Amino acid sequence: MAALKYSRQRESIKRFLMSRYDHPTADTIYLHVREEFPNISLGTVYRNLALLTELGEIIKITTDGPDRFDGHVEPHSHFLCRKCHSLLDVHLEDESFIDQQAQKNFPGMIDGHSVLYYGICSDCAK
Amino acid sequence: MAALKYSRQRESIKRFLMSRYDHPTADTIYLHVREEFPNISLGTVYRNLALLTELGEIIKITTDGPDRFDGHVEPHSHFLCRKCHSLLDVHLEDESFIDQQAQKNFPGMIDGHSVLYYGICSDCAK
DNA sequence: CATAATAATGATAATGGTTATTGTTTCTTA
DNA sequence: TAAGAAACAATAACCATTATCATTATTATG
Repeated sequence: MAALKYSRQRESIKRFLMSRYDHPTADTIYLHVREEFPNISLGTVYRNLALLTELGEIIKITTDGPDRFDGHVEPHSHFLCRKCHSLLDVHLEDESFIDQQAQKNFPGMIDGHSVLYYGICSDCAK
Repeated sequence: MAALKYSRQRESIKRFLMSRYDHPTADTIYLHVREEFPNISLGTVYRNLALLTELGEIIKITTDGPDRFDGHVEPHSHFLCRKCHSLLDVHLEDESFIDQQAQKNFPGMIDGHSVLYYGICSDCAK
């Protein structure tokens, strides 16, 4: 049943995401990986992004507009600049604290969260 | 320039959202409002949802799948059940605390956030 | 090593949610 | 009550994403 096979394209996508901290879209990833694999198709990029997300090797960030991807899976949050729309990392001292606080007033079982902060990034604030 | 004009359709959309706590999609809203306005078009629903969101009278919640809408704008968070995909309200004791914590380690200016919790709702846990 | 089995690919069509366009209708105000 | 403008219904267009399918690459096996 669906034994995973190695693919150079997938490897390349993963490597690219690990090298980046700007949370590129599928299209940006496509344009980059195409330098190494000129014939790669956008469908292959999407397919592998979905697969890697399912495997927990990358994170998919859903916002307004196209999804963005993060090759760094340690728990952290994100910030979206209202001006330049860049998506930046935010590191909280204790990510699990958020879940604990919410759990106090919520009857279901909370096992995770995703936070998106909004504001003006330091570059745009200048 | 763009003086806002009253519309019964918009009124009805707003009224419906205020009466609900289940964060319906544009399509669900469309199906409901159609009972009152059988000729309303889906485009009108989208147009008014965008307008109301811009005015701050409702909140747009972007997740995987179609956007969902909330007629209650007091600060609160949301919970998405991994099983039944219902979207529920979560009320934190202090919503602004999250911003303050993040601001400690972030150089830009944070002026808001949206949190989406994940887990199993109390109904599905049974 | 050769070959069979099957997962992954590239090319492309299809989908689904959302936005834009256009001609008509409904509000507003003067 | 008539002119001007915003909102409408109908529908086409758009864009991100997913599905299809014939071919190629990777892995398992004899």
